[in-house]
Amino acid sequence: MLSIGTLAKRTGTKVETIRYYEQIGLLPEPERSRGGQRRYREADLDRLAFVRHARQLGFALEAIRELLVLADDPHQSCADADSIARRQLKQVEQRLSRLRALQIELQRMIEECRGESVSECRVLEVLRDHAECLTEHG
Amino acid sequence: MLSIGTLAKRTGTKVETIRYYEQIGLLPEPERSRGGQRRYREADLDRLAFVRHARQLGFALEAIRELLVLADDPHQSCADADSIARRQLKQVEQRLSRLRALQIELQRMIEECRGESVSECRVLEVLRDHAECLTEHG
DNA sequence: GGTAAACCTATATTAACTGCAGCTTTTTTC
DNA sequence: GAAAAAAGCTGCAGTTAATATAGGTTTACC
Repeated sequence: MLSIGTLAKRTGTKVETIRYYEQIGLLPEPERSRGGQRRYREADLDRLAFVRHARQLGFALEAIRELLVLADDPHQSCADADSIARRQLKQVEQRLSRLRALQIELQRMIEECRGESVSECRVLEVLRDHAECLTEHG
Repeated sequence: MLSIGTLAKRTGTKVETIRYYEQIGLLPEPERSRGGQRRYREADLDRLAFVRHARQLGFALEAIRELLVLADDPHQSCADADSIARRQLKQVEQRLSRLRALQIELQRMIEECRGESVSECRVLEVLRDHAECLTEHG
């Protein structure tokens, strides 16, 4: 059984954040020691790592909650799972294409810098395009 | 010249958020109409679109501020630009690999769902791995 | 078995927005 | 070209997702 501090260290999360996630119901209430301290198992570590990574990728807690529901019970409703998965996949693919563009531009800048001559920075142009946005928000 | 509402609509941003970005210095103070309303040009649209996309990708406003400094004046200091670009690129690449993993898992779920049988959901496992994290936060 | 590190709850603060109140400007429509 | 509706203004309060702090308890280790 892991203490909250160990869990925190192993996932790169603040102890306070773990308690916060429990409070809002993203993490289940763990067992407690006789003295009342939280005791976690490996599965909690997986769940927390998932939440942290998803957050780093820009998913809102509500979207993460949705994905966790999927993970908790994928049998429940195939139609639901499918629609959630499709929606999330669309988001993921959009993020991927933007990240790739940004990656290429940063690589170009580093390359040019090696030649002592960063002619110009096009990171703006790279993420400027919002053709897809138009379909997203009118 | 664009009104704040037009800018908002064209970038999928709330009007309040645009004013907030101006307040914290991410967007320059725009010109004003005789009556005192904000008037923007196309360049402001690019800048705002960049900020929004970067936010969606999970970059903190401070990281975005850094990228904007790079965009505003890449000549300024090649060493600075290089170190910022390298640091950001590392982040981007980490995000890319996690997003790819999530993409594959969501595709698999949708695929299985089509066969009316989501055997199990492995989104958790997909983002669980935190080998890189260990190097990030001890 | 004592003490330092880690944990507890509860509450306050921060970051990044979001919404509202009360008023002014701009646009539209007759 | 006037009036009414839509959009904008400032200033401030509220929300989300944490993060920090205060004051006290439990656990780990010599």
